[in-house]
Amino acid sequence: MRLRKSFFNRSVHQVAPELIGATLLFRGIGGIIVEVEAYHHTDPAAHSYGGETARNAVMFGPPGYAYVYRSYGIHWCLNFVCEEKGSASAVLIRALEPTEGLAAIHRRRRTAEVRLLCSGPGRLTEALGITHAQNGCALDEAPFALRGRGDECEVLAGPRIGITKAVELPWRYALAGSRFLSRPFAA
DNA sequence: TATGAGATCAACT
DNA sequence: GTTGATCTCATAC
Repeated sequence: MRLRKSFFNRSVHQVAPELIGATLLFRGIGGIIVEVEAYHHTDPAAHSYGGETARNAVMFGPPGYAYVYRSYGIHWCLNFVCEEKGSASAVLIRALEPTEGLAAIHRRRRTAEVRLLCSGPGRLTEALGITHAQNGCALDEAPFALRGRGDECEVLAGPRIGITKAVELPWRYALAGSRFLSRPFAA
């Protein structure tokens, strides 16, 4: 089942867990989403908290688009914009289980460990070749492709990672038992 | 295994 | 000038 923009026109807290198990492809390269985090505009940890700026403008646009930003001056991080236009909510894609284009991924990442190829927001953007150039791209149009998950799968929820504000909110979602998470799940 | 520094940039104070 | 939704490598237990 191909995911369209309308899939994202709902609460981030509904969309985020449903993305677990979905397949993300960028120029035919990618895999199964195993870990995401939800960010809401009322959330102090969200970039959109405190209003629109030049960086987060895409988050304030319509849902179903990619928001890509530079993290720590080094990495790119990929988000999916959710909810109605102006709500400025997004889902951070934190980890994939690579299934397509393994050769290209290995070439970019220069890592032998399959488990480490896409297990982190910075790692997965490097693996797929996603950069600032994809900021504002539609997720249901080339070069992106999104396929919804087929079977039901067990999704865990827990605290988010790598943030200093609102750490306690359990808005991290992951595929139960996956070996490809950026960090193991306690619960 | 665990901790710590360095890389490097754009937003924001 | 400071800080971060991070990752890698080096050095120390």
